[in-house]
Parts: sequence; C-alpha cells; structure tokens
Amino acid sequence: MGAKKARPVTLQMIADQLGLHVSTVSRVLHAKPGEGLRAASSPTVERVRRLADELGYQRNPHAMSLRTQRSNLIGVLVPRLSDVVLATIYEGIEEAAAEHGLSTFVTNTRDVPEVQRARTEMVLGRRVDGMIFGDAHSDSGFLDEVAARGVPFVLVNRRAGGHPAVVCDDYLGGRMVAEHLLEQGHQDVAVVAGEPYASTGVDRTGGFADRFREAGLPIPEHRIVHSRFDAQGGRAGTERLLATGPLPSAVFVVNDFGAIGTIGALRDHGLRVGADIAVVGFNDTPLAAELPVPLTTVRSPMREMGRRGLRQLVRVLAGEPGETELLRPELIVRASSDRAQYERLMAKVAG
Amino acid sequence: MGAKKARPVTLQMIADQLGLHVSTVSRVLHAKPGEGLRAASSPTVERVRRLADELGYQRNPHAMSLRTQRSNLIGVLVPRLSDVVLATIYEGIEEAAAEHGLSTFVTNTRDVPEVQRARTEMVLGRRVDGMIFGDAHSDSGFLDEVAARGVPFVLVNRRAGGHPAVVCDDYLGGRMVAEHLLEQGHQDVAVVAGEPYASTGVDRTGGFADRFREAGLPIPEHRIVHSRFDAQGGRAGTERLLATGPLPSAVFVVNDFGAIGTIGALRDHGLRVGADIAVVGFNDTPLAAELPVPLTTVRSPMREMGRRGLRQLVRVLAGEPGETELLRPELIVRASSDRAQYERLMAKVAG
DNA sequence: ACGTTTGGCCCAAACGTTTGGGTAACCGCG
DNA sequence: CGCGGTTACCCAAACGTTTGGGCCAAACGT
Repeated sequence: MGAKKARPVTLQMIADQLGLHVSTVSRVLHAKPGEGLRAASSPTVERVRRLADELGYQRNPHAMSLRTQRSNLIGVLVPRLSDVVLATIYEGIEEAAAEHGLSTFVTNTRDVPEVQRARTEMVLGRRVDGMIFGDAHSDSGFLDEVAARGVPFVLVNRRAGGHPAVVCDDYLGGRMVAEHLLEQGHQDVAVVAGEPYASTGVDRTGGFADRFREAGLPIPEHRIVHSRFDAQGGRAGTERLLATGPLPSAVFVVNDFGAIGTIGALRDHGLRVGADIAVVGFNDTPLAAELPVPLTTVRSPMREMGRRGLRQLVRVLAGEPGETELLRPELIVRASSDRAQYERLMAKVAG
Repeated sequence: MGAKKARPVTLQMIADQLGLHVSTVSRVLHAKPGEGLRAASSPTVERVRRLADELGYQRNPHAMSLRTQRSNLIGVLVPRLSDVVLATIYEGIEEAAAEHGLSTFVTNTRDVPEVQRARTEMVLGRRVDGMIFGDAHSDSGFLDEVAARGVPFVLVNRRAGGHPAVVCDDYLGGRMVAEHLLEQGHQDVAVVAGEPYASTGVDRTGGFADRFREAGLPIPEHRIVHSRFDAQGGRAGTERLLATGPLPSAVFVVNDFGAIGTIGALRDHGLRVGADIAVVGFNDTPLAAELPVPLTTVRSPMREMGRRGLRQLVRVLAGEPGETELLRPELIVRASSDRAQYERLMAKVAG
C-alpha cells in the first residue's frame, strides 16, 4: 500500500523545527531581493532554506491568495479549444503564464453570448487576477461591462471596442491575399468571410476588398458570403456562392478549415482546385501544406499572439496601460493558387 | 471612468447587515440539504438569501479551500492541446468538471518526461484535488510514483501500468480496420504506428496485426514504422515505408493527422490515394470527412472519454476505487479505402 | 560614557470560510 | 410547575500566509 497522503509541510512546521517564528521563515523564503534583508542572519537563512527544500516545502497558494488578495490565476475564454487556431494561441498563453508564475483556467464559450457571460462569472468567481478573451464579438457591449467592473483583461485573436488586444494584422493579411491574386491575373473573385461578429473575418475581408477596389475591381455584394469558421461553414458558404452566379476564378476563405470545406464543395461540383479555380485560406494550420493540392494561406503567429497577450495582461496587472499589438502575417503561396506550382505538382503525379 | 473594483462581498458583510453571526449566514447559504436545517428560521433564511444575491455574494474559493483542505480544482496534463484529439478530450473533461462544480488547469507536456514531472509538481503545488493524465507513457514509472504519493488520478486517451483509465478500445479499433482492409482484398499492408510509448498507437497496431496474422497474412517487421503523431510524423514514416520495399496496397496510419502527412507524402510520389493505394486513419477528426478524398477512419468517442474520465476521477475522490473503461470505436468507411465510394467520387468530378 | 542606529528576530492581526460546540428562549407534557 | 427537547442562533478556533510594528542586544558615534 502506498504512502498515505501526508499533510503538506507548512511554514509553521519549519519554524518550529528551527525554533524560529513563522514570520521569519516566511520572509526568508519569499521576500523579494531588496526587502526583508534584515529578516535573518545569513546562517539562519541557510538553515531555513536547507530545511525547506529538504522537507519539500511548497507554499500554500490558497492561504497566500487569501492573505494577499492576489491569486496569480488568470482566466481564458475561447470559442472552442478544438479549433487548432485557438488551441495554439492558448498554448502560447499558457507557456508565457508559466514563465510568469501564473496559472490559467481555460474554457469554451462556443461564441454563445449567454455562455460567455456565464463562464466569465464563473471564472471571476474563482477570483482570477485578470482575463484573456479570445472570443470577443465586435458589438463589445459585454466587454465594456466587464471593463466597467474594473476587471483587468486583454483580447487576443479578435479585437473589439478599442480594448487592449493582441491580434494578427488581419487587414494586411487580406490585402496580401488580394495582391497575390491580382498578380495571378484574377479579376472575378469571391470571399467566404466567416462570422460577421468576428473581427478576424471582417478585417481580412476588408483588406482584401479594399485592395481589389484600389485595383479598379470592386467586389460585388453577392460575391461575399458569411459562414461559420469550420469546414461545414466553408462548404455551406461555397455552395451559396456557386448558386448565385457564374463561377469566380478565385475564392478567398478567411480560415483554413473553412477552406477545407470549400475544397470539398468544389470537388462535389466537379471543379479542380488550382486548375478550374484558385483557393486561398488563412492561418497556415498544419494541414494546409499537406493537402493533395497544397493550400495557399496566410501564416499568422498564433503562439506568439498568445505569449504577447499574456505579457500585455501582466503589464495591465502591474497598473500600466494595456496596448494593442498588431502581429505581422506572412503570405504562403502554394499550388492551390499558383499556376506554376500546380503544373509542377501535376507533372509529378502524371509522371 | 469605470467603477473602482469594489471589495467583494463577504459573509461577514451580510451577517453584519442582518445582525446575524457569520456562521449562521454560512450555514444558510452553503449547508447541504439534510444538515444545517436548524441553522435559522425560515424568515431568516429568506432574508439572508435575498440579501446575498442582492449584493451578488460569491463565496471566496481561497478561504474555502484553505479551511476545508479541498480546492475543487483538478489538473490535466496533455501532450499538446493543439492536437485536436486531446483538445476534444479536454473539452469533455472541462464540460463535466463544470457540471460537478470543479475547475480545471490544463497544460502541455509535449511528451517530454522532464516536462511531465515539472508540470505535475507545479499543478500539485496549486493544491489540486486530483489529476487527469492524457499523456501517459507505457513505462509507467513516473505514474507509479505519483500514485505512491497518494495523489488521486485517472488516465485518459492512453492507458499505462494498470492505473484507472478511460480509453478507446484501440485494439478493437485496429482489428476493425484490418477486417475492413481484408474485405477489400488487401494482402500487402503497412502501418504507420505512432510513438512506441503511447498505448494508443501500440494497441491499434496490435489489433491490426493480430487480425492479419489470423487471416494467414502476418505483417513483416519492415512494414511497421514508428513516427510522431502529427502530419510531419506521418509524412516521415510514410517516406521510410516507401523507401524500404515495394508499394503496399494499403497503409493504416494510427492517427488522422498522421494520415494527412501520409497523403501528402503519397501525393509527392505521384500516388493517388484511393486508387493507387488505400489509406486509413484513426479518430475521425472533423477534417477526415472533408478531405478531397474522404478518409476512412475509426471514430473514437473523444469528448465522451473526457467526460467519463472526469467522472471516474470524481469517484476516486469520493474514495471509491477507480475503474478502467474501454470505449467502443466505430469504423467509418470512406473513399480513401473503398473502391465503390472512390469510383462514385471520381464519376462526379469527371461528370 | 551614553545616546543612536541597526541587525535579528518575534508578535499579532488579518484575509474569509467552516464547523464542533455552546446557550438562551420557548414549547409541550405530565 | 418543572423538565426534556427543540429551535434559532452565537462563539471561537482553525486553515497557512503576509506584513506592519515591536523589542532587545550589540555595534557605533561623539
């Protein structure tokens, strides 16, 4: 039979064993360099330190949180963690949090406003020091309320209402895609634009449309459809596009997973991606490169976004003002929209 | 300017405002039905309840944890959350946890033993009530230690060393795939078997190989390669397979993401999945159905696995013995390995 | 020689709960 | 009228820290 779970070591035990007072031990073990210098003589400090890690002392976080009114906990809300984009951002957050001695709670809101509210309350009930929202909706009413309550937070992934946010420069990303398609000679293009409440899709679409307008090729209304961010959404959006007019020569789907759905829908209509029609996604998720016809997409620094989001939050917690950061995207051209690459690919398959 | 962050409401405040003692308020608000019935008269109970939610009272979890030595927190370790399989399992865990009034910490270990150790210590340092490991290695030394320390835990995703676990019946899943390929007439098959320390890959491969052996077609050593669980791994494993002999007629990749890499590698070699070679994955991740040639795979109840894992942990926390559960997988046949479906698909594209 | 500093530590309160044990007032009952 | 039993509370300790304020003795300054 295993060891019973022994009662954890406390400052008190250490103090008793050394004939010291608990406050002394506390200062020795936890005082930041600079204060608490006169807490104990250096031989005493040594004895305390030695005994502490001999016994495997670990500070009780509940007692500490209770006393200091600081939990070193932060809450993270995302639409869904099974979306690899959000999962990767969260990995960045968690990684950086650990480096700062913080722990994170993360939870799904499925983009449902009531769930966002409920989960926020529950997270706040856990007395987190701050929050990170990855699921902001552009009508920022809810976030305004949270801000008004004095809860420190930052946004990642999506921006909203001028709250401090760390996001990809989605507008620029959209422009880059447009630029690329223009270079490839496309004149009649369409967009599967994602959810209208998410700045990601809106900004990507905005940049894309602006660039085409500047090129004298404004994109008509009916060439832009909204959809969910998953494969099903991409598929449905694409079906709608195909139903409402002649075939465009290229389609920009604001999300790689949506693009997968688009590719499926095109296939169902007997269309060959890369030959009959160009497709471009966004985010450069790992599967983009591996598709039978590799997908052109825009790489967004997701992990870095998480890391920086956390760093911003730490700043806010320290009382500094939160800043908004725009991270630079990078266009990754592959066969789904590049004639030359496509030809080479086909040559290989045929050969 | 927003409201300053008001000091949260405490039992004390409620008690003072009502001329009651804090202990009375505590019992009124938190006593389980059955005890504390005689804590207060029903008009008093009413007054307390009303005031409490008028002021928006929320119990301070740190104070409670400190006093009761129970944190209602559980720690979850996974290889990586950006793997949609683990993310989905975690969603199940988190969902069920919320229903039980528990909160979860989750963190990545990247399957690196030192990281597993370090993160476990950090999680335990947060005084969680129990843990769920999704990253067990089959040499279960580390987990044995954790168990010996009296930490309550259960495993999900991968089993190891007889510790209570909730996993897919991977062996059966492997057999199902073999059965299917045998029916399709395959005689020379290969396996991309994943990491050798993960029971998932090992069991799937085991079931698959056993069934083929029973059919009188034992799979030679060189037809089984190990690899990482991601697309890169699948690609690398497949390259090795292709380099070491004649082309097999089918390849079983123990993970959908690996299969994506396999498909990419095959494409690079000018091979058409579904025509020149059959491919089967595992897990039925959302993209499997949406691939240009939809992927045959085995559906494993990932979310349910998470939910049940948490339920097992709750049982263990209640002092009952933890049980191991095997969840039933389901074969999903698609065009990547089914001649008829493939023909139909091609007919549509051509037509 | 005597006041002042400072080094090295102790004291005690406080953070917000929970919980085992009171204790008055009241009721019913014989 | 006296007594046991409720009913409706209150009391206080405890959980493990942190932190502002002591206090005593030794070292220092003049």
